[in-house]
Amino acid sequence: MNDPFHRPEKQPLYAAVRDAVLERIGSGLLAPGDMLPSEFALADEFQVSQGTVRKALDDLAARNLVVRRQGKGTFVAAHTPERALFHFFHIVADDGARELPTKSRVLSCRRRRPDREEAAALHLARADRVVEIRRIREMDGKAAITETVCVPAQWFPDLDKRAIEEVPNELYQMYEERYGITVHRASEKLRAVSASSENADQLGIKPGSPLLEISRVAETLDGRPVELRRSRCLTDGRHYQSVIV
Amino acid sequence: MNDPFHRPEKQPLYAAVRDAVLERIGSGLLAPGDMLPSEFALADEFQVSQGTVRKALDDLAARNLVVRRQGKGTFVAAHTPERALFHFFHIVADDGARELPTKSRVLSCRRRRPDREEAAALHLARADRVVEIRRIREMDGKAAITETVCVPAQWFPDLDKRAIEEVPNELYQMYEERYGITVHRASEKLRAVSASSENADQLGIKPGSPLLEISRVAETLDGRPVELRRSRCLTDGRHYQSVIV
DNA sequence: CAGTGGTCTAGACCACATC
DNA sequence: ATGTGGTCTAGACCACTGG
Repeated sequence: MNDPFHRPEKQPLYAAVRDAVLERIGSGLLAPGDMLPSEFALADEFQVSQGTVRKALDDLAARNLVVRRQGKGTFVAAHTPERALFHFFHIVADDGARELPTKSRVLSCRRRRPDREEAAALHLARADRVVEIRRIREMDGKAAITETVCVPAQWFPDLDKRAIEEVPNELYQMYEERYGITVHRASEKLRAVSASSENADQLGIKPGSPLLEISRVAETLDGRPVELRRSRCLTDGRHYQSVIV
Repeated sequence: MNDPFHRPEKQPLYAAVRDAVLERIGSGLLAPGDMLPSEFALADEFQVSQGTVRKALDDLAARNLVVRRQGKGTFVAAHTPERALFHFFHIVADDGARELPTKSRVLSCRRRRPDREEAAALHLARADRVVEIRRIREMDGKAAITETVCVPAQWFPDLDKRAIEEVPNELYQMYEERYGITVHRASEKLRAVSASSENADQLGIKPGSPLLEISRVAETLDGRPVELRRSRCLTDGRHYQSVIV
Protein backbone atom coordinates (compact mmCIF):
# COMPACT_ATOMS: atom_id res chain seq x y z
CA MET A 1 0.00 0.00 0.00
CA ASN A 2 1.02 3.58 -0.39
CA ASP A 3 -0.12 4.51 3.09
CA PRO A 4 2.67 3.79 5.54
CA PHE A 5 1.35 6.22 8.10
CA HIS A 6 2.69 4.99 11.41
CA ARG A 7 3.66 6.81 14.51
CA PRO A 8 6.60 4.75 15.79
CA GLU A 9 6.50 5.59 19.48
CA LYS A 10 6.52 9.13 20.70
CA GLN A 11 7.26 10.68 17.33
CA PRO A 12 5.26 13.87 16.85
CA LEU A 13 2.25 13.64 14.56
CA TYR A 14 3.60 16.17 12.09
CA ALA A 15 6.78 14.11 11.75
CA ALA A 16 4.72 11.07 10.79
CA VAL A 17 2.90 13.13 8.18
CA ARG A 18 6.19 14.54 6.93
CA ASP A 19 7.70 11.06 6.61
CA ALA A 20 4.63 9.72 4.84
CA VAL A 21 4.86 12.48 2.23
CA LEU A 22 8.62 11.98 2.04
CA GLU A 23 8.04 8.30 1.34
CA ARG A 24 5.88 9.15 -1.64
CA ILE A 25 8.54 11.46 -3.02
CA GLY A 26 11.32 8.98 -2.44
CA SER A 27 9.39 6.15 -4.06
CA GLY A 28 8.69 8.22 -7.15
CA LEU A 29 4.96 8.21 -6.52
CA LEU A 30 5.36 11.96 -6.46
CA ALA A 31 7.91 13.02 -9.06
CA PRO A 32 9.88 16.27 -9.21
CA GLY A 33 7.60 19.06 -10.39
CA ASP A 34 4.40 17.33 -9.29
CA MET A 35 1.90 19.20 -7.19
CA LEU A 36 1.14 17.74 -3.78
CA PRO A 37 -2.41 17.40 -2.51
CA SER A 38 -3.60 20.54 -0.76
CA GLU A 39 -3.12 20.96 2.97
CA PHE A 40 -6.77 20.24 3.62
CA ALA A 41 -6.73 17.15 1.42
CA LEU A 42 -3.74 15.75 3.28
CA ALA A 43 -5.28 16.69 6.63
CA ASP A 44 -8.39 14.79 5.69
CA GLU A 45 -6.45 11.81 4.45
CA PHE A 46 -4.25 11.49 7.51
CA GLN A 47 -7.01 12.51 9.91
CA VAL A 48 -5.07 15.37 11.41
CA SER A 49 -5.66 19.09 11.49
CA GLN A 50 -4.61 21.37 8.67
CA GLY A 51 -2.11 23.06 11.00
CA THR A 52 -0.31 19.78 11.53
CA VAL A 53 -0.03 19.18 7.79
CA ARG A 54 1.24 22.72 7.44
CA LYS A 55 4.02 22.08 9.91
CA ALA A 56 4.99 18.90 8.07
CA LEU A 57 5.12 20.68 4.70
CA ASP A 58 7.00 23.66 6.14
CA ASP A 59 9.57 21.21 7.40
CA LEU A 60 9.99 19.70 3.94
CA ALA A 61 10.16 23.18 2.42
CA ALA A 62 12.93 24.13 4.86
CA ARG A 63 14.95 21.19 3.54
CA ASN A 64 14.42 22.23 -0.09
CA LEU A 65 12.41 19.08 -0.82
CA VAL A 66 9.23 20.88 -1.78
CA VAL A 67 8.49 24.40 -2.95
CA ARG A 68 5.43 26.23 -1.68
CA ARG A 69 3.74 28.84 -3.83
CA GLN A 70 0.91 30.89 -2.44
CA GLY A 71 -2.24 30.57 -4.47
CA LYS A 72 -0.85 27.70 -6.54
CA GLY A 73 0.13 24.80 -4.36
CA THR A 74 3.04 22.81 -3.00
CA PHE A 75 5.36 21.13 -5.49
CA VAL A 76 8.13 18.56 -5.35
CA ALA A 77 11.42 20.36 -5.87
CA ALA A 78 13.01 19.88 -9.29
CA HIS A 79 16.43 20.62 -10.74
CA THR A 80 16.14 23.76 -12.75
CA PRO A 81 19.32 25.07 -14.36
CA GLU A 82 19.36 27.98 -11.90
CA ARG A 83 19.00 25.70 -8.92
CA ALA A 84 21.83 23.53 -10.15
CA LEU A 85 24.01 26.54 -10.69
CA PHE A 86 23.33 28.45 -7.49
CA HIS A 87 23.05 25.41 -5.32
CA PHE A 88 25.81 23.16 -6.54
CA PHE A 89 28.28 25.34 -8.39
CA HIS A 90 30.39 27.40 -6.05
CA ILE A 91 33.13 28.80 -8.26
CA VAL A 92 32.80 32.55 -8.54
CA ALA A 93 34.86 35.27 -10.20
CA ASP A 94 36.85 37.39 -7.77
CA ASP A 95 34.74 40.41 -8.56
CA GLY A 96 31.70 38.48 -7.35
CA ALA A 97 30.20 37.88 -10.79
CA ARG A 98 28.58 34.50 -11.10
CA GLU A 99 30.11 33.16 -14.27
CA LEU A 100 28.77 29.79 -15.26
CA PRO A 101 30.85 27.29 -17.17
CA THR A 102 29.32 27.82 -20.59
CA LYS A 103 31.05 25.21 -22.66
CA SER A 104 32.29 21.82 -21.66
CA ARG A 105 34.34 19.57 -23.89
CA VAL A 106 33.82 15.88 -23.22
CA LEU A 107 37.04 13.89 -23.53
CA SER A 108 35.69 10.43 -22.95
CA CYS A 109 32.67 8.55 -21.77
CA ARG A 110 33.20 4.93 -20.92
CA ARG A 111 32.18 2.02 -18.80
CA ARG A 112 34.72 0.34 -16.50
CA ARG A 113 35.37 -1.09 -13.06
CA PRO A 114 35.64 1.33 -10.16
CA ASP A 115 38.93 2.02 -8.46
CA ARG A 116 39.16 1.67 -4.70
CA GLU A 117 38.16 5.27 -3.98
CA GLU A 118 35.17 5.14 -6.31
CA ALA A 119 33.95 1.82 -4.94
CA ALA A 120 34.14 3.16 -1.41
CA ALA A 121 32.45 6.47 -2.19
CA LEU A 122 29.63 4.90 -4.23
CA HIS A 123 29.19 1.83 -2.03
CA LEU A 124 30.03 -0.55 -4.88
CA ALA A 125 31.90 -3.83 -5.09
CA ARG A 126 35.07 -3.87 -7.13
CA ALA A 127 33.33 -6.19 -9.57
CA ASP A 128 30.56 -3.67 -10.29
CA ARG A 129 30.74 -1.20 -13.13
CA VAL A 130 30.77 2.56 -13.28
CA VAL A 131 30.35 5.01 -16.11
CA GLU A 132 33.10 7.58 -16.22
CA ILE A 133 32.80 10.91 -17.99
CA ARG A 134 35.88 13.07 -18.35
CA ARG A 135 35.57 16.64 -19.53
CA ILE A 136 37.10 20.08 -19.53
CA ARG A 137 34.89 22.98 -18.53
CA GLU A 138 35.52 26.48 -19.75
CA MET A 139 34.94 29.67 -17.88
CA ASP A 140 35.27 33.11 -19.37
CA GLY A 141 36.33 31.50 -22.64
CA LYS A 142 39.31 29.60 -21.24
CA ALA A 143 39.74 26.04 -20.00
CA ALA A 144 39.40 26.25 -16.23
CA ILE A 145 38.31 22.92 -14.77
CA THR A 146 39.13 19.29 -15.45
CA GLU A 147 36.43 16.99 -14.24
CA THR A 148 36.05 13.24 -13.84
CA VAL A 149 32.47 12.20 -13.13
CA CYS A 150 31.78 8.66 -11.96
CA VAL A 151 28.34 7.06 -11.50
CA PRO A 152 27.19 3.48 -10.91
CA ALA A 153 26.49 1.92 -14.32
CA GLN A 154 23.53 -0.05 -12.98
CA TRP A 155 21.50 3.11 -12.41
CA PHE A 156 22.55 4.76 -15.64
CA PRO A 157 22.23 1.81 -18.03
CA ASP A 158 22.97 3.39 -21.39
CA LEU A 159 24.83 6.49 -20.34
CA ASP A 160 28.14 5.30 -21.77
CA LYS A 161 26.52 4.63 -25.13
CA ARG A 162 25.27 8.14 -25.58
CA ALA A 163 27.18 10.16 -28.11
CA ILE A 164 29.74 12.36 -26.45
CA GLU A 165 28.09 15.39 -27.99
CA GLU A 166 24.87 14.48 -26.26
CA VAL A 167 26.19 14.98 -22.74
CA PRO A 168 24.74 18.26 -21.52
CA ASN A 169 26.54 20.84 -19.48
CA GLU A 170 24.25 20.40 -16.50
CA LEU A 171 24.27 16.74 -15.62
CA TYR A 172 21.87 16.73 -12.68
CA GLN A 173 18.89 17.78 -14.74
CA MET A 174 19.65 14.90 -17.10
CA TYR A 175 19.99 12.43 -14.22
CA GLU A 176 16.52 13.49 -13.13
CA GLU A 177 14.78 13.61 -16.47
CA ARG A 178 16.38 10.63 -18.13
CA TYR A 179 17.10 8.26 -15.26
CA GLY A 180 14.67 9.41 -12.58
CA ILE A 181 17.49 10.03 -10.14
CA THR A 182 17.31 13.26 -8.17
CA VAL A 183 20.48 14.57 -6.61
CA HIS A 184 19.49 16.15 -3.38
CA ARG A 185 22.57 16.87 -1.32
CA ALA A 186 26.28 16.69 -1.77
CA SER A 187 29.39 16.90 0.31
CA GLU A 188 32.62 18.33 -1.03
CA LYS A 189 36.18 17.89 0.14
CA LEU A 190 38.62 20.58 -0.98
CA ARG A 191 42.38 20.33 -1.22
CA ALA A 192 45.26 22.17 -2.85
CA VAL A 193 47.21 19.96 -5.25
CA SER A 194 49.92 20.29 -7.88
CA ALA A 195 48.90 20.08 -11.52
CA SER A 196 49.95 16.83 -13.17
CA SER A 197 51.46 17.06 -16.64
CA GLU A 198 48.08 15.93 -18.00
CA ASN A 199 46.29 18.67 -16.05
CA ALA A 200 48.86 21.13 -17.29
CA ASP A 201 48.22 20.20 -20.92
CA GLN A 202 44.47 20.36 -20.48
CA LEU A 203 44.44 23.72 -18.77
CA GLY A 204 47.35 25.36 -20.54
CA ILE A 205 49.48 25.87 -17.42
CA LYS A 206 52.82 24.67 -16.12
CA PRO A 207 53.02 21.28 -14.40
CA GLY A 208 53.19 21.73 -10.64
CA SER A 209 50.98 24.80 -10.62
CA PRO A 210 48.60 24.83 -7.66
CA LEU A 211 45.06 23.66 -8.42
CA LEU A 212 42.00 23.48 -6.22
CA GLU A 213 40.80 19.88 -6.11
CA ILE A 214 37.13 19.41 -5.33
CA SER A 215 35.97 15.90 -4.60
CA ARG A 216 32.20 15.74 -4.45
CA VAL A 217 29.94 12.88 -3.47
CA ALA A 218 26.32 13.54 -4.47
CA GLU A 219 23.44 11.71 -2.80
CA THR A 220 19.80 11.00 -3.48
CA LEU A 221 16.99 11.79 -1.12
CA ASP A 222 17.41 8.55 0.78
CA GLY A 223 21.13 9.02 1.21
CA ARG A 224 22.42 6.67 -1.48
CA PRO A 225 25.58 8.02 -3.14
CA VAL A 226 25.02 8.43 -6.88
CA GLU A 227 28.03 10.34 -8.12
CA LEU A 228 31.69 10.88 -7.35
CA ARG A 229 32.97 13.96 -9.12
CA ARG A 230 36.60 14.96 -8.93
CA SER A 231 37.37 18.40 -10.30
CA ARG A 232 40.61 20.31 -10.51
CA CYS A 233 40.10 24.01 -10.84
CA LEU A 234 42.37 26.84 -11.82
CA THR A 235 41.76 29.51 -9.18
CA ASP A 236 43.19 32.38 -11.08
CA GLY A 237 40.88 35.37 -10.80
CA ARG A 238 38.30 33.01 -9.31
CA HIS A 239 37.60 31.31 -6.01
CA TYR A 240 35.38 28.78 -4.32
CA GLN A 241 32.73 30.64 -2.33
CA SER A 242 31.55 29.23 0.97
CA VAL A 243 29.11 30.91 3.32
CA ILE A 244 28.91 30.06 6.98
CA VAL A 245 25.61 31.06 8.58
CA MET B 1 12.79 53.64 24.05
CA ASN B 2 13.40 49.98 23.79
CA ASP B 3 10.08 49.30 22.16
CA PRO B 4 10.36 49.88 18.42
CA PHE B 5 7.42 47.66 17.67
CA HIS B 6 6.15 48.89 14.33
CA ARG B 7 4.54 47.09 11.50
CA PRO B 8 5.89 48.93 8.44
CA GLU B 9 3.15 48.25 5.91
CA LYS B 10 1.95 44.79 5.19
CA GLN B 11 4.71 43.04 7.10
CA PRO B 12 3.35 40.03 8.96
CA LEU B 13 2.86 40.41 12.68
CA TYR B 14 5.34 37.70 13.58
CA ALA B 15 7.99 39.47 11.51
CA ALA B 16 7.49 42.63 13.54
CA VAL B 17 7.84 40.65 16.75
CA ARG B 18 10.93 38.93 15.38
CA ASP B 19 12.51 42.24 14.43
CA ALA B 20 11.71 43.77 17.78
CA VAL B 21 13.46 40.92 19.57
CA LEU B 22 16.30 41.10 17.07
CA GLU B 23 16.69 44.78 17.82
CA ARG B 24 17.20 43.99 21.50
CA ILE B 25 19.84 41.42 20.71
CA GLY B 26 21.63 43.67 18.25
CA SER B 27 21.64 46.60 20.66
CA GLY B 28 23.12 44.50 23.42
CA LEU B 29 20.03 44.87 25.57
CA LEU B 30 19.93 41.10 25.39
CA ALA B 31 23.46 39.71 25.54
CA PRO B 32 24.67 36.28 24.37
CA GLY B 33 23.64 33.68 26.90
CA ASP B 34 20.75 35.73 28.28
CA MET B 35 17.36 34.15 28.60
CA LEU B 36 14.56 35.81 26.66
CA PRO B 37 11.18 36.51 28.25
CA SER B 38 8.86 33.53 27.92
CA GLU B 39 6.55 33.20 24.96
CA PHE B 40 3.56 34.26 27.02
CA ALA B 41 5.42 37.24 28.47
CA LEU B 42 6.35 38.45 24.98
CA ALA B 43 2.84 37.75 23.72
CA ASP B 44 1.44 39.87 26.51
CA GLU B 45 3.95 42.64 25.92
CA PHE B 46 3.38 42.88 22.17
CA GLN B 47 -0.34 42.18 22.45
CA VAL B 48 -0.26 39.21 20.11
CA SER B 49 -1.07 35.57 20.61
CA GLN B 50 1.46 33.11 21.94
CA GLY B 51 1.46 31.28 18.61
CA THR B 52 2.64 34.41 16.85
CA VAL B 53 5.51 34.87 19.28
CA ARG B 54 6.36 31.22 18.78
CA LYS B 55 6.63 31.71 15.04
CA ALA B 56 8.89 34.73 15.56
CA LEU B 57 11.19 32.84 17.93
CA ASP B 58 11.26 29.76 15.70
CA ASP B 59 12.40 32.02 12.92
CA LEU B 60 15.27 33.35 15.02
CA ALA B 61 16.15 29.83 16.12
CA ALA B 62 16.33 28.72 12.49
CA ARG B 63 18.94 31.43 11.92
CA ASN B 64 21.00 30.30 14.90
CA LEU B 65 20.36 33.56 16.70
CA VAL B 66 18.61 32.04 19.69
CA VAL B 67 18.60 28.57 21.17
CA ARG B 68 15.39 27.04 22.47
CA ARG B 69 15.47 24.51 25.27
CA GLN B 70 12.31 22.78 26.32
CA GLY B 71 11.53 23.29 29.97
CA LYS B 72 14.23 25.94 30.38
CA GLY B 73 13.63 28.83 28.04
CA THR B 74 14.91 30.62 24.95
CA PHE B 75 18.45 31.99 25.05
CA VAL B 76 20.53 34.32 22.93
CA ALA B 77 23.10 32.18 21.08
CA ALA B 78 26.63 32.38 22.46
CA HIS B 79 30.02 31.25 21.21
CA THR B 80 30.87 28.06 23.00
CA PRO B 81 34.13 26.36 22.01
CA GLU B 82 32.16 23.58 20.33
CA ARG B 83 30.05 26.01 18.35
CA ALA B 84 33.15 27.83 17.18
CA LEU B 85 34.77 24.58 16.19
CA PHE B 86 31.86 22.90 14.44
CA HIS B 87 30.47 26.02 12.94
CA PHE B 88 33.51 27.94 11.82
CA PHE B 89 36.35 25.46 11.53
CA HIS B 90 36.02 23.28 8.46
CA ILE B 91 39.36 21.52 8.22
CA VAL B 92 38.93 17.81 8.80
CA ALA B 93 41.26 14.82 8.69
CA ASP B 94 40.78 12.61 5.65
CA ASP B 95 39.50 9.78 7.83
CA GLY B 96 36.71 12.10 8.96
CA ALA B 97 38.09 12.69 12.45
CA ARG B 98 37.48 16.19 13.67
CA GLU B 99 40.92 17.26 14.81
CA LEU B 100 41.00 20.69 16.30
CA PRO B 101 44.06 22.89 16.13
CA THR B 102 45.29 22.34 19.67
CA LYS B 103 48.21 24.69 19.86
CA SER B 104 48.76 27.98 18.15
CA ARG B 105 52.01 29.91 18.24
CA VAL B 106 51.55 33.66 17.96
CA LEU B 107 54.26 35.27 15.87
CA SER B 108 53.26 38.88 16.23
CA CYS B 109 50.48 41.12 17.40
CA ARG B 110 50.64 44.70 16.27
CA ARG B 111 48.74 47.81 15.32
CA ARG B 112 49.12 49.29 11.85
CA ARG B 113 47.36 50.79 8.85
CA PRO B 114 45.27 48.47 6.69
CA ASP B 115 46.38 47.51 3.23
CA ARG B 116 43.97 48.00 0.34
CA GLU B 117 42.40 44.55 0.66
CA GLU B 118 41.88 44.90 4.41
CA ALA B 119 40.41 48.37 4.12
CA ALA B 120 37.95 47.16 1.51
CA ALA B 121 36.95 44.04 3.39
CA LEU B 122 36.52 45.79 6.75
CA HIS B 123 34.98 49.00 5.34
CA LEU B 124 37.80 51.14 6.70
CA ALA B 125 39.62 54.19 5.41
CA ARG B 126 43.32 53.81 4.67
CA ALA B 127 44.00 56.22 7.56
CA ASP B 128 42.26 53.95 10.09
CA ARG B 129 44.12 51.38 12.13
CA VAL B 130 43.84 47.62 12.36
CA VAL B 131 45.26 45.12 14.80
CA GLU B 132 47.04 42.27 13.08
CA ILE B 133 47.72 38.92 14.71
CA ARG B 134 49.92 36.44 12.92
CA ARG B 135 50.16 32.89 14.11
CA ILE B 136 50.89 29.30 13.21
CA ARG B 137 48.33 26.68 14.15
CA GLU B 138 49.27 23.08 14.73
CA MET B 139 47.23 20.04 13.92
CA ASP B 140 48.15 16.54 14.92
CA GLY B 141 51.32 17.88 16.46
CA LYS B 142 52.68 19.53 13.30
CA ALA B 143 52.50 23.08 11.97
CA ALA B 144 49.62 23.06 9.49
CA ILE B 145 48.17 26.55 9.07
CA THR B 146 49.60 30.04 8.83
CA GLU B 147 47.08 32.68 9.74
CA THR B 148 46.90 36.45 9.55
CA VAL B 149 43.97 37.88 11.47
CA CYS B 150 43.03 41.52 10.96
CA VAL B 151 40.42 43.47 12.96
CA PRO B 152 39.54 47.17 13.19
CA ALA B 153 41.58 48.66 16.05
CA GLN B 154 38.76 50.98 17.05
CA TRP B 155 36.57 48.09 18.19
CA PHE B 156 39.37 46.19 19.85
CA PRO B 157 41.10 49.05 21.65
CA ASP B 158 43.81 47.27 23.65
CA LEU B 159 44.09 44.03 21.72
CA ASP B 160 47.57 44.82 20.42
CA LYS B 161 48.84 45.52 23.94
CA ARG B 162 47.90 42.13 25.26
CA ALA B 163 50.82 39.82 25.85
CA ILE B 164 51.26 37.43 22.96
CA GLU B 165 50.83 34.52 25.32
CA GLU B 166 47.42 35.84 26.28
CA VAL B 167 45.87 35.35 22.86
CA PRO B 168 43.66 32.29 23.13
CA ASN B 169 43.25 29.62 20.51
CA GLU B 170 39.61 30.43 19.94
CA LEU B 171 39.37 34.11 19.14
CA TYR B 172 35.62 34.49 18.69
CA GLN B 173 34.82 33.66 22.27
CA MET B 174 37.29 36.33 23.33
CA TYR B 175 35.78 38.87 20.92
CA GLU B 176 32.44 38.24 22.55
CA GLU B 177 33.50 38.14 26.19
CA ARG B 178 36.09 40.87 26.15
CA TYR B 179 34.86 43.28 23.50
CA GLY B 180 31.16 42.49 23.31
CA ILE B 181 31.41 41.70 19.62
CA THR B 182 29.60 38.59 18.45
CA VAL B 183 30.65 37.02 15.19
CA HIS B 184 27.53 35.69 13.61
CA ARG B 185 28.23 34.74 10.05
CA ALA B 186 31.21 34.53 7.78
CA SER B 187 31.97 34.08 4.14
CA GLU B 188 35.05 32.28 2.93
CA LYS B 189 36.84 32.40 -0.40
CA LEU B 190 39.07 29.43 -1.17
CA ARG B 191 41.95 29.26 -3.61
CA ALA B 192 44.94 27.07 -4.35
CA VAL B 193 48.23 28.97 -4.08
CA SER B 194 51.95 28.26 -4.05
CA ALA B 195 53.78 28.42 -0.75
CA SER B 196 56.03 31.46 -0.41
CA SER B 197 59.45 30.94 1.06
CA GLU B 198 58.11 32.34 4.32
CA ASN B 199 55.19 29.89 4.27
CA ALA B 200 57.63 27.12 3.49
CA ASP B 201 59.79 27.96 6.51
CA GLN B 202 56.80 28.22 8.79
CA LEU B 203 55.25 24.94 7.73
CA GLY B 204 58.37 22.93 7.06
CA ILE B 205 57.67 22.35 3.37
CA LYS B 206 59.26 23.26 0.06
CA PRO B 207 58.57 26.67 -1.47
CA GLY B 208 56.06 26.37 -4.27
CA SER B 209 54.14 23.54 -2.63
CA PRO B 210 50.39 23.89 -3.09
CA LEU B 211 48.51 25.39 -0.15
CA LEU B 212 44.81 25.97 0.38
CA GLU B 213 44.27 29.67 0.97
CA ILE B 214 41.14 30.56 2.94
CA SER B 215 40.17 34.21 3.08
CA ARG B 216 37.39 34.74 5.58
CA VAL B 217 35.38 37.86 6.33
CA ALA B 218 33.43 37.55 9.57
CA GLU B 219 30.42 39.73 10.30
CA THR B 220 28.35 40.77 13.26
CA LEU B 221 24.62 40.36 13.54
CA ASP B 222 23.95 43.64 11.76
CA GLY B 223 26.27 42.80 8.91
CA ARG B 224 29.28 44.89 9.83
CA PRO B 225 32.55 43.15 8.90
CA VAL B 226 34.70 42.64 12.00
CA GLU B 227 37.52 40.40 10.89
CA LEU B 228 39.53 39.51 7.82
CA ARG B 229 41.37 36.24 8.34
CA ARG B 230 43.73 34.88 5.71
CA SER B 231 44.87 31.33 6.31
CA ARG B 232 47.13 29.08 4.28
CA CYS B 233 46.61 25.46 5.04
CA LEU B 234 48.61 22.36 4.30
CA THR B 235 46.06 19.89 2.95
CA ASP B 236 48.11 16.79 3.41
CA GLY B 237 45.97 14.07 4.95
CA ARG B 238 43.34 16.76 5.57
CA HIS B 239 40.73 18.65 3.60
CA TYR B 240 38.22 21.46 3.81
CA GLN B 241 34.77 19.97 4.29
CA SER B 242 31.78 21.64 2.68
CA VAL B 243 28.23 20.31 2.77
CA ILE B 244 25.63 21.32 0.22
CA VAL B 245 22.08 20.72 1.40
C1' DC C 1 -15.23 32.89 -8.68
C1' DA C 2 -13.16 28.82 -6.16
C1' DG C 3 -8.90 26.92 -4.54
C1' DT C 4 -4.46 27.45 -2.75
C1' DG C 5 -1.05 28.73 0.79
C1' DG C 6 -0.09 32.51 4.66
C1' DT C 7 -1.32 34.65 9.00
C1' DC C 8 -3.42 34.88 13.44
C1' DT C 9 -6.04 33.53 17.36
C1' DA C 10 -7.49 30.91 21.66
C1' DG C 11 -7.19 27.17 24.07
C1' DA C 12 -5.90 22.34 25.44
C1' DC C 13 -2.64 19.13 26.66
C1' DC C 14 2.16 17.07 26.82
C1' DA C 15 7.26 16.82 28.03
C1' DC C 16 10.91 18.59 30.39
C1' DA C 17 13.59 21.25 34.05
C1' DT C 18 13.80 23.20 38.43
C1' DC C 19 12.66 23.97 43.08
C1' DA D 1 4.09 22.44 42.00
C1' DT D 2 5.33 25.72 38.68
C1' DG D 3 7.11 27.51 34.56
C1' DT D 4 9.15 26.64 30.26
C1' DG D 5 8.91 25.21 25.34
C1' DG D 6 6.52 21.51 22.03
C1' DT D 7 2.42 19.62 19.91
C1' DC D 8 -2.22 19.73 18.21
C1' DT D 9 -6.73 21.43 17.22
C1' DA D 10 -10.53 24.33 15.11
C1' DG D 11 -11.67 28.09 13.05
C1' DA D 12 -11.29 32.85 11.02
C1' DC D 13 -9.62 35.81 7.74
C1' DC D 14 -6.16 37.49 4.18
C1' DA D 15 -3.43 37.30 -0.28
C1' DC D 16 -2.48 35.31 -4.36
C1' DT D 17 -3.52 32.46 -8.65
C1' DG D 18 -6.13 31.07 -12.41
C1' DG D 19 -10.32 29.97 -14.91
